Amino acid sequence: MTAAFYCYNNIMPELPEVETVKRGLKKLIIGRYIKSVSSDNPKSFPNPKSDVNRFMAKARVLSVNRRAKVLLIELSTGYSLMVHLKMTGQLVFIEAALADSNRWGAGHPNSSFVGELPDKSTRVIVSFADGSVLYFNDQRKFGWMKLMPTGLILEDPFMKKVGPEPLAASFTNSVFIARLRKRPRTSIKAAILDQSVLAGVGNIYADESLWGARIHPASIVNTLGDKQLACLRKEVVYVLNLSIAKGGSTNRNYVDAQGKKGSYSNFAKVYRRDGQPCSRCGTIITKSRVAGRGTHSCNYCQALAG
DNA sequence: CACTTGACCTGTCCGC
DNA sequence: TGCGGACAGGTCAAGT
Repeated sequence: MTAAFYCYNNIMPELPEVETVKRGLKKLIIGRYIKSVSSDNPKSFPNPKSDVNRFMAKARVLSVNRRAKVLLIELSTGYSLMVHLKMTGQLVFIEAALADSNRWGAGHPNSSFVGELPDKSTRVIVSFADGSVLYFNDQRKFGWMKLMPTGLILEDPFMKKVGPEPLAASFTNSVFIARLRKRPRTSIKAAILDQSVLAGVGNIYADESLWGARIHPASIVNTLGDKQLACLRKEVVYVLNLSIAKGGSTNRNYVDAQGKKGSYSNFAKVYRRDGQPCSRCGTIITKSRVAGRGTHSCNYCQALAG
């Protein structure tokens, strides 16, 4: 056992961050037996205690998967734990050896968490039979986890409507373009943030991929040609893969507990770079509001279409 | 239907 | 120093 614990502290979990959490959890919790679960916030974990007792306590973890930004932790009881981190959700896994002295964080290469758990943001505590613990921390309480029969996951309203996985081979130009063409009069940024158009893109990678494709975020979809949209598809795939390769924008390299500086800032081209020169043309990057979100763009090389 | 806006939360930051 | 307001952003309900 090399790592005693891992903290996946996502500032803004989008597809690459959730994928990173999934890969980490796969190594850490598959095969472990759950002993007990505690939660004091019904919004964070709405299932009644009877569900927990029947379908989670004493269950073994079979697999960890991801669909869109949702984590799917399959249990041996025929139920799965669905987890959505929303904006501030974190999953912190602590090995048994450290679960006694619950102070950790400083100095560990995989850690961005410095402090003690549980803390005031702890919403759910999953204790394993071997003494290890998984904490679900979520400052803003937007995130949730819930137990659901594994066979009924696809009946979940969100799972029913969510669009294709952008990193799947089946996510072709024609699939992407056909879905965008159903949203002709909205901005391209609103369209790619829409989870029913495609899964997993959030505010960061929307801005980044639009910069890559030289498309202004406020461009109306029906003013964009197929060639531009095909280019955007390529850029979406590129930035998502790049981010996954870097471990997401999880703050592996944080030095301060507030953690404003994740490794993502090293490769972002526009996100939170307002006031800085565009790396392509030198024009100062600006911040505006598109689709109700803070939006970063270079208004020279991302010309507004239409 | 297509599309937009506000609500859900808490913590931080900025201007006065 | 305190205080109000803007902001952060994923998703959904309610609105045009």
